[in-house]
Amino acid sequence: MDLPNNDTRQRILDIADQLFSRQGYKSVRLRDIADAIGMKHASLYYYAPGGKEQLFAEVMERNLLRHRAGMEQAIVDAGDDLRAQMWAVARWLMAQPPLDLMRMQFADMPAISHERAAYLYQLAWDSLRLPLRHALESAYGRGLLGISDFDLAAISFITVVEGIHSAPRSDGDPTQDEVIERTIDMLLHGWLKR
Amino acid sequence: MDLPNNDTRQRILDIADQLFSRQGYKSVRLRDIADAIGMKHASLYYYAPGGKEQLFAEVMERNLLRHRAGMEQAIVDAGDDLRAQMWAVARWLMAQPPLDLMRMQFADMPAISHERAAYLYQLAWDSLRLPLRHALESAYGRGLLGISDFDLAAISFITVVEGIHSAPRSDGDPTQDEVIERTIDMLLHGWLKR
DNA sequence: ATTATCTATAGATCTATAGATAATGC
DNA sequence: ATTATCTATAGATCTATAGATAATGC
Repeated sequence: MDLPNNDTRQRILDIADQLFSRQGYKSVRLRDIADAIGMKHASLYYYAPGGKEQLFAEVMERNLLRHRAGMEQAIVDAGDDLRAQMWAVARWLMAQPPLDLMRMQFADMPAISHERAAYLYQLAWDSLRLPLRHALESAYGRGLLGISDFDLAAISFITVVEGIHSAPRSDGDPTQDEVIERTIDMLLHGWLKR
Repeated sequence: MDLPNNDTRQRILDIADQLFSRQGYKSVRLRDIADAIGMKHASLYYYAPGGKEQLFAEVMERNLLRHRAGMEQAIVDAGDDLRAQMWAVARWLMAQPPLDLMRMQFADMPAISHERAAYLYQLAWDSLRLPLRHALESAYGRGLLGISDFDLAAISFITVVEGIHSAPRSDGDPTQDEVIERTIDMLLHGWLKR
């Protein structure tokens, strides 16, 4: 009685990822996932016998590991230039379902088992922090940076870029790429005139 | 049959504010609010006959109007210096229950009536954006700034400062005030060496 | 015989309402 | 008589399980 590991299961994980990442644990009902697949919600238990909490934990772990790998790869592909690396990370993040660290900590984590919560939150913190942190350490080594708190900088960047997901967009507004560009410039050069 | 507007009602609104702001609409049960007050949850309907959604809307409106007024006052009290204004806003925010714009948009707003959602989200955006935006416009007028997208800068600042609420704090870590200071320096001067 | 679904329903939880009760104020 | 609670419960919703059914593979 192994878990089926086929196409349907992957589709379920993908949809669950999009819904859980965007809305959080409590806001997503198993029905929402099943509806999006075109299934009755009871059928989800065939692919996820552990139920909602186990599905959430599995999906979020996969999501976070993907974030770490995706950002690391984006940085490698971007070459040695910090600006290009930030650009690549931002573009990669914007192609993912939005992640909300604050909601994870204050809403999702208290709703699941303490053990799972501790593991997931640490994983989130590391996965989102370390790729850019390493890029920043490297840039610092090349003498480019005036800051030294790389964790703060890395998490701030992720947070601000994720926030672009939720900015209201009306007609005259800049495109998403323009917002990314301005965000990067703002962080690299600062608010004060040089 | 008017709404009672006494001490108990204010205590309910205050507790509801803390819980809803931090955890969002779906994660907070009426029971959580009642328990925190020391009441049976059915008794909440005496003070909030409109039920959960109306209570949420009322509480969040109050919260956002307070944010606008609190930040504007903090800026006035800080005088003309932009750095001092940022510091005052950050300190004020850290004394409030954490707010999460992304969660509001992607989880809370879809769970309430469209009309209430549209009003509340616009109010959130304006309340959080405008106080700092005006401070930045003024600093720009004094020739201090190298940026011109004040909305982006204002919202980025709010987002990053709110994020400090959820940063894991262990023993050797910097204090919250130190994190605020580094955040302000980082945004004012930028990552790159000057 | 196994795999992948479905229908039906139990059980838990949450919001909301009805109606009783005790304390207070005229 | 009004105010501020409580208990009890209805009704809705959500997770989870049981068992039936149809299709596929030996």
